[in-house]
Amino acid sequence: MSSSTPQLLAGLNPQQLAAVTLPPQHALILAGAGSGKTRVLTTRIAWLISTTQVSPHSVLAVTFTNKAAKEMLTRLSAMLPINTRGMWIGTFHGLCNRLLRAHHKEAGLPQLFQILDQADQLSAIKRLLKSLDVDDEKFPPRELQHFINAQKEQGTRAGAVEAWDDFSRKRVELYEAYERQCQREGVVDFAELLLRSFELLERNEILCRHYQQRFRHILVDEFQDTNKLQYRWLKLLAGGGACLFAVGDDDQSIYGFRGAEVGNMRDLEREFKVANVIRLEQNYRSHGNILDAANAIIKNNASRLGKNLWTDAGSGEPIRVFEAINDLEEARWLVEEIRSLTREGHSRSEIALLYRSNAQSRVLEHALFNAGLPYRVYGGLRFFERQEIKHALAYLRLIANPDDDTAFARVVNFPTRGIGARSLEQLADLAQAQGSSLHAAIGQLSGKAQVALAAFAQLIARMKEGSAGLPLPEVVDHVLALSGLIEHYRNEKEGQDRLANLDELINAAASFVSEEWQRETIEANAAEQSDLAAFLAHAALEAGEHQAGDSDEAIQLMTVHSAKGLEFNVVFLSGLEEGLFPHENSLLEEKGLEEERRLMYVAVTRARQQLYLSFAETRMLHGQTRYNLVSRFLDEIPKDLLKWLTPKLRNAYGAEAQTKSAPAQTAPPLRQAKSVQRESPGGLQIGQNVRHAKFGVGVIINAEGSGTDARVQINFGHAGMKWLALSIAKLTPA
DNA sequence: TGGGAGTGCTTTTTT
DNA sequence: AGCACTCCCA
Repeated sequence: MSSSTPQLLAGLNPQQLAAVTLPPQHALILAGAGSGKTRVLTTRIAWLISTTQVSPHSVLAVTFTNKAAKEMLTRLSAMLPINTRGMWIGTFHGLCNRLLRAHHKEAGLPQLFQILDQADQLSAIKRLLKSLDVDDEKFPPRELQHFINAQKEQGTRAGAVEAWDDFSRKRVELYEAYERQCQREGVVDFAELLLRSFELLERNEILCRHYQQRFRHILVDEFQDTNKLQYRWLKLLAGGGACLFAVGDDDQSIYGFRGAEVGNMRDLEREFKVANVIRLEQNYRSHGNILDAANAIIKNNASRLGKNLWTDAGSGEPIRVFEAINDLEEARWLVEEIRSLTREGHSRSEIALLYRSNAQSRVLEHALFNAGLPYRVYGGLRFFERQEIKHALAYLRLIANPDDDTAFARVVNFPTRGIGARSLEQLADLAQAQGSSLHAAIGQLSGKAQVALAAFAQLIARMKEGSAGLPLPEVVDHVLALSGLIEHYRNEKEGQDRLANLDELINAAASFVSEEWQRETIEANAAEQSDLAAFLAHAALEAGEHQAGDSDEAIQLMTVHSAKGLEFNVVFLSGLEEGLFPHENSLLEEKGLEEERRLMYVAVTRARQQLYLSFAETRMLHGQTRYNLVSRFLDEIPKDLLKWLTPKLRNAYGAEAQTKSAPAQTAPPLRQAKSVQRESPGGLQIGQNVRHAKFGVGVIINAEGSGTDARVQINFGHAGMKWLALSIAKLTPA
């Protein structure tokens, strides 16, 4: 045992210590929110290397996000005086990319294969449908994309999909055609990175054995987020006797909608014969009240592995609850509350404003902006997803591989160079007929189209020649200049930001080259490929920050999903309303409500010291006023943990009848939907709470007809949305 | 080619 | 409401 070991293990609690120092065997660590999960994972690696003669070379650590991978690497190099170079630490996609680059021949890929991000994939699918003359009403590109990805994530190739009717047969045909198109163009989508490297190992016994023997320890972060294919990938790699060390929290599985299988945790336990699951239940993050609330909420889920967080911190402040008349009032209140918090000395960046869906951010932003409070929104367009950056990257991709039709189609006429839709159609037909790329078909064109397109081909050739031997940033610079993008945006009215971003791309290339140490580990084998190819892969695999360079002292706005893994001193959770959170769409799905509840659990456990919950009776959504009941999740929190800032339960969920308190402020007049009476027949009002013998309490949200035809639509929360005829249903004001 | 009008969709999202 | 997308005309 090395002398640094005691230091390494200092301060770990007994469960953490047990996890870190587990003898070589498969392990499942059930790590609750704020229980020191990342610390355990990194310390485990450090401990393995420093005490058991495990070489860094034989460690494989997988995460889901680049951020997590970097974090792990940073902590590790602080703990160990070793070179992290030879280690395989990265995201599933990053590592698969690395694997495929190293063995591109065996995987049947060109050395410089390009990676399609979500948007690229969609446009490739659109192009495919067009070339095959498929009605995109019958096969919406987005649905097809989802179908293809879902199949790949199950590890299912087109040939293996079962199809019984014409529609599904056609869909499978398109999946197959898509695979062929990608193969011809030398491009690979995200799911393909996984599937292709899985197949590579599965089919190539020598290679498989090589990696199985190399990696003696495989560690997985956020295991509850793995999908079927990732599980099989891990199982294959661990098949040679490696130890699988998986860390996860079933209660924080919130990505079921994109293929994550919480069931993988149980499967792991069973298939890998995990002797005893270690639970990390001591929470170092939140005060007691917050934790109690989180535990109370998650207890309502039936399918759990079971876990109860505790803390030895005090119970802290109560959870404050605010009921607003509408979303505007909610936002106004938030601003005021944030103001007084900052006056008390809270740092703005330690205050987070969370919401279920992005559409909710607008009102909040508006209020913050008007109040002059700096804020930062996560989500939305990332750096490498911006139009101008994607254009620039497309040129770079064409240098690396002129057969990349996605890139070709993107910039062949941007900036415009007189290549119209007609010419491109001709070209596409030719390419389709001879099964070649667009670029390769240019030679066979004739007439006017030929001239313009040949000039474009020449431009690409010139870019390639001109950048030969140059360092990467200069390559980017050179290509930008020749492409005409700079000029184009200079002439555009609103082009200033875009120009700045293009400049930033050169900087990004420069820092990419200089950050070699990370690249070696996280991205790919830099020695085996050009800087350009590595940079392009980097751009696809890591879309970059959402916003560059904003002030750090800003309120943090984000969806609950993107808050996972983060923590803040103060958390505001807004829009706690039935239909919004839990989201109405989730109620249609089996297990949907449980996932929503886990989402709620994640939201609550982000807070260290203070948690605020708010909801509004009325909210503008999609241009219409909606009347909502308070979220059932609020009801699941023990009353004694809550402190109401407004008269309690004006708008009760399944409520005991309340004295209807006069609105604190004058409510804006209820906006009426087109052709719907404000005053519904029978003296009931839209927005009014009513009670029904069977469905309980609900809010009238719509009305139509008159006399015996009169009907009202009521949101009953639990019991759902109902249209009831007034002549039949007995409704009493609640 | 580019802009203006008309249409339709709208949960969550990393890679 | 707001945004992305398509279509059609100057």
